Amino acid sequence: MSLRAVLLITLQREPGTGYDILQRFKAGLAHVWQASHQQLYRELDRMRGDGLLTCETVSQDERPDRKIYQLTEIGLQALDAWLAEPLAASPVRQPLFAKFFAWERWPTDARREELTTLREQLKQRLKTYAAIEREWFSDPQALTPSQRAPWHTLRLGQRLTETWMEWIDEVQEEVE
Amino acid sequence: MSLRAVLLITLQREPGTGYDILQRFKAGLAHVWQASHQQLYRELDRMRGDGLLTCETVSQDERPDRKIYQLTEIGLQALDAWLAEPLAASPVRQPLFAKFFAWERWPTDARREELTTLREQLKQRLKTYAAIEREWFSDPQALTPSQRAPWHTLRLGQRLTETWMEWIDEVQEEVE
DNA sequence: GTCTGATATGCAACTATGTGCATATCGATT
DNA sequence: AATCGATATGCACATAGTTGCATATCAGAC
Repeated sequence: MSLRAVLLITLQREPGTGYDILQRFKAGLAHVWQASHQQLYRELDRMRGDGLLTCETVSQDERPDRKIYQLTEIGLQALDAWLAEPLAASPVRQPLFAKFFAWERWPTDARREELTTLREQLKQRLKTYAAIEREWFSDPQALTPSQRAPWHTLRLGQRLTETWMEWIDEVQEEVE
Repeated sequence: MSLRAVLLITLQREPGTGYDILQRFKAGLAHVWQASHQQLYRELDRMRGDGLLTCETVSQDERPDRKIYQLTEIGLQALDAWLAEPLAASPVRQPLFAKFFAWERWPTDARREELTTLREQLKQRLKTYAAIEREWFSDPQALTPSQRAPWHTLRLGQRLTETWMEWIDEVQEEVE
């Protein structure tokens, strides 16, 4: 259900194609949601079938057609209903933690490799977040409340990522 | 796949029934993994079918039978293979963040309710984690390396939860 | 000239997880 | 006497997400 809600929100802010939304998932929404193109196109088509979206096909010379989606009145109502309803608590699932419970069977090389790789991924994630900050929130004090709200989410994304990285450093230092 | 791995790890540490594992998910593994009893029993049966586990049925007077699972040699090999293989990067999915991108359509009451409820859930989670700490890790300095490894995961679970709570406080204070 | 990556969309099969319902007993509460 | 929570297990159906494959063009690198 949450993918639907994310699509309603981003299309309400600005109509666009599946491909456009994929770009948003890689850029401005990188700290919010990610989905494969297969899942995305399928979901957009279903939402159109359910009357939440309308679709306008735009032909391009020498390129595939673009299918631009936007919200219908029903889509807007569905969005408002989702906003009014509290989210279900998300279950904790940390597969990496499980490996720490099998410490003696976890080869040292594999462990070092795993933690180092994860740390690099987190560092890359922070770079992506920094790019979002530069592009959208370069002057936080100047933002309106509704612009400042997404900025807060980016800040939390950064802090959670930093918390992970600091922890990896501590663990690595202790066991090396 | 990760549920399987978690089951291999916990059953390798100590054989037990599906119900036992459910209790572990609520207690000592609360910061690692959660699953419904339906999913759990089904997965245990499949793992037995795949030769990863053996099952010994123990009859009890006036109670349902207990089916005690433990790892086979194949199960142990599967665990070692999983430990050696790095985890795939997990996609970012934060449905709550999405609501912040629809700030103006998100009713104030619903927002306050949602953040307050989430904060209470996180506080409850910290209590659960504190109980784990008391039960298993009351003296971190006295732990062996393989006991200390799970302790590290609990510390990260705590810090991530605290980071979330601090953020909620900041957001609530700014918008109230 | 061929390969790679960007643009643009999708189907089909599979796996993982969630939801609703079902069964049976015990002890404690109302 | 009836209901509730703990003990103990499961089936069936539905939804969410992953993986493999497919199509078509253009620009730029090698």
